[in-house]
Amino acid sequence: MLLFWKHGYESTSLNDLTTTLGVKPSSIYTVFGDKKRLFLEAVARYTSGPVTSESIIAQAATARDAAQGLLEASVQGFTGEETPKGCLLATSAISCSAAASDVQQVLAAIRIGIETQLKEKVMADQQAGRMPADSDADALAAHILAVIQGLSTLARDGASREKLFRVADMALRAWPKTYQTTEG
Amino acid sequence: MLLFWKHGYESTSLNDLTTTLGVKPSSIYTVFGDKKRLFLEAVARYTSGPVTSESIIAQAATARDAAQGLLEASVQGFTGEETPKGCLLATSAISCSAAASDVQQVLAAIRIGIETQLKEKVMADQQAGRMPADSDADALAAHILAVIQGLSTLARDGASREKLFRVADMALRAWPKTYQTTEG
DNA sequence: GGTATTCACTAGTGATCACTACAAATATAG
DNA sequence: CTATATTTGTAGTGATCACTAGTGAATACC
Repeated sequence: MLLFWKHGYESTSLNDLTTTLGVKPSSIYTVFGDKKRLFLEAVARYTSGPVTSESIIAQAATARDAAQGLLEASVQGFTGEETPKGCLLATSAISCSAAASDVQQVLAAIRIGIETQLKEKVMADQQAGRMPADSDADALAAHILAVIQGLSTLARDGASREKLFRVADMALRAWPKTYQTTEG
Repeated sequence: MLLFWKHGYESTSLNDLTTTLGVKPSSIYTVFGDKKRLFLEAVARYTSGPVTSESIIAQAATARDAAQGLLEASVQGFTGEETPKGCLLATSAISCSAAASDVQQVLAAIRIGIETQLKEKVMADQQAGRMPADSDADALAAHILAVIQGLSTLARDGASREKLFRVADMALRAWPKTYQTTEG
């Protein structure tokens, strides 16, 4: 997973994987079938940690809290000391050959799924009167996702964790006023 | 350039280039030397259009106008009908093998250069009294650049130009109040 | 203990990678 | 028109790509 995270799907060769894992190619193929399934397994492990995007959004009291939680978790995850900089979902299959377009689409679907969940959280807040009804839920969610993708690149380019936190804080300033209601 | 834009640096093979250009490998190597220099030439052409990031920032009256100009030009450029979706600088060398780390650093330097120019534009506005002196110039510039990187991914994932414009508008809401002064 | 199954390794598959020696073709110079 | 220089196509370089057939050892089962 760390190799795919660092170098991406296509630029991680079987030779890299076998030497790092200390196994021979045949072992990988008897267990995973092919490189694509191994990568998807790595993606599954990446997206299934103790805290996931889904859990952050689900457990947040408001859409704003969800956005803030996603941003802060991203900053933490993208600037870990023992992991590659940036986001595996944002970097590992952005530009690849036509042969890997299906892998590309899998990651795109994950990204769009998170964006949709956040958008629905915003719409729920709007219907509950916690957010202005005229705010653009679609753009709000997409902006947060865009910033997260951008944070990944900033982290790759060497930005510090502290700087990324300030960028995340800046992004949240675009968020409309949120009203707390006593009942959902 | 379009091939590198679409598939990235490493995933664009010499065979792709020769068949598309209608020339033989030897021609490319006598003119450009190697694949890396050809790619850097493509990057140079990409960044040297009629309107560049530098010209947008330089010609903007305020830092806010510069940020808005960069965002809108990005949306236009990332969703062209006759060009690949997204940004060549943001996509073509995000994840690559260790052999291409120097190419990666060249693009990172370009991104950081734009960010620095925008940051200096903000600081100039602050010194001229057009922006609050306590606003975080570093985070403001980095946020805009992050959104631009994110717009590239959103465009790749199929978002419409109209949606990206709304995201860009959303990002600008994080910008502090700007005061117009009669003299710089 | 004998048999069957799984296991990982050795060794190599054809395909493709970036790249190049060499010769034919073309353009330029005198 | 001849001679030189430049460019282009032909054909192929070793290296690496993802991937696999077949062997030998270890384990599981009865």
